[in-house]
This record gives sequence, structure tokens and C-alpha cells, in this order.
Amino acid sequence: MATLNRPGAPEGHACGIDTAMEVIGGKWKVLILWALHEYPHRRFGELRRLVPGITEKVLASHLREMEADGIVRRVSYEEVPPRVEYSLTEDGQRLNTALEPLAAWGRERA
Amino acid sequence: MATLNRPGAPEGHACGIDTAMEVIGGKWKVLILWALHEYPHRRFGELRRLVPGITEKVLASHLREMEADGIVRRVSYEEVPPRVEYSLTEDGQRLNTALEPLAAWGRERA
DNA sequence: CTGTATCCTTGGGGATACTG
DNA sequence: CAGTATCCCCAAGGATACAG
Repeated sequence: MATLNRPGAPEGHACGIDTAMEVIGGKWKVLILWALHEYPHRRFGELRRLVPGITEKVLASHLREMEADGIVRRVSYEEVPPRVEYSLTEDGQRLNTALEPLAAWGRERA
Repeated sequence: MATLNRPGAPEGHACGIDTAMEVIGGKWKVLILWALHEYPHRRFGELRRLVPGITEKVLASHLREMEADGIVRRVSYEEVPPRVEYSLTEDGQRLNTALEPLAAWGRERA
């Protein structure tokens, strides 16, 4: 993404906020993150119920992207019927922690 | 926006992250926030230069929304040629502070 | 149960020109 | 200088059906 144009700045250490925004940019990603934090190791169907309104297609693609970004881990148990569990990676946990002040700011709004 | 479906939760205190995401949801908003934090009291044209790539239309509409959300203050000096200065409100400053851990998380990514 | 495959819609954002 | 006014576009999401 774009970065700031910082006249007279050291140049070489971006603000980093843009990087984070790309990762959590999807419409439901922070909600998924939050859900996985409060209810660890959820299955696909459980997540769908935890995040009301999301469609299967979008949940699936969001999970894929979050997995690719290294914040979500997907574990598939080869059973019938199929069982898949999603959880946060270490980086995902840290991201969630980093999100907490922002959540607090949101809560303080009337 | 949507909120989490939290079975067996106290119900009545949402996670708050969704609220914050709505406020910083625009494509360039965090960058504007950051710019206004590092270079307080900027004029329209200066902001345009600080956030390279943004168009006048989008900068204007983003600023309007951020003003409506109470995180940016717009002061117009009735002069010719016109002069307008944008700055962060108290709430905007607190939002920026709340964004810092997220920025740090982004910076730590390789 | 855990997803694809299709098709369709929308609005956020881009380009450009113009105005007080 | 500080913005509107238009027009346009496309990718992110939604709806629904189907599959292993």
C-alpha cells in the first residue's frame, strides 16, 4: 500500500500501520480474529455461527487469506464427516493484543 | 456494523473493534491520521502532498467523514486566497495513540 | 460438515475538468 | 488555494446452488 511522504524524515522506517491495515482489511477479519481469540479452536460451522451475517464463501476466502498472512492456522483432521479446526498463530495472538487499545477506544465512544 | 455472536456472554458490551474499524475504514484514513499526528495543523494542499497518490476528491471526502466522526478539526480562516487548517481533535489523538501498537505490529513483520 | 462454483450487485474510490 | 462536479470502473462481497 501507500506510505507516508515524510519530508526530512530518516526514510527507511515506514509507519507500519499500512501493513497492519492490509492484513485486517477484509470486512469481517477483525471479527474472526476476535472470535478465535475468545473461542479458540473453532470449526468452520462454529465460526459461521459466531460471526452472524457472513456467508460461507466469504468466511472461507477470509480464512484463506488470514492463513496466508500467517495469523490463522488451519488443521484438518482426516475424518468422515470432515472436521477442520481454526486457531490463531502466535503472530495472530500478537495482532489481537495489538488490536486491544483500538477496541478500548471504540468502547469508550458513547 | 456487525458484532459478534457471543453465546453465554454478558451481552451488552460489544468488542468495540468494529466501531473503531468503521471510523478508520476509508482507504487513506490512517495515513491522514498519521500525517496529522506527525505534522500537526496542515493545510489541504500540504496533506495532499503528505499522502501521495490520494486525489483531491477522496482527500476532501475522507476529511469530511473524519470531521463528522469527531477525530479531525477543520478551521477555515476567512482570507483571500482561502486558508484552511486541519488538525486532530483530542479523540483523534487518542485514536492515534490506540493505533500505535498496531503500527508496531506492522513494523515487526519482516 | 466443509467447503467450491457461479453469477450478480454495489459503492468506494480513481480521473479529469471546473469554480469561488 | 481549496475544494465541487461528473463520469466511470472494478474488485470485494452477497445469494444461491452444488460437491466430496
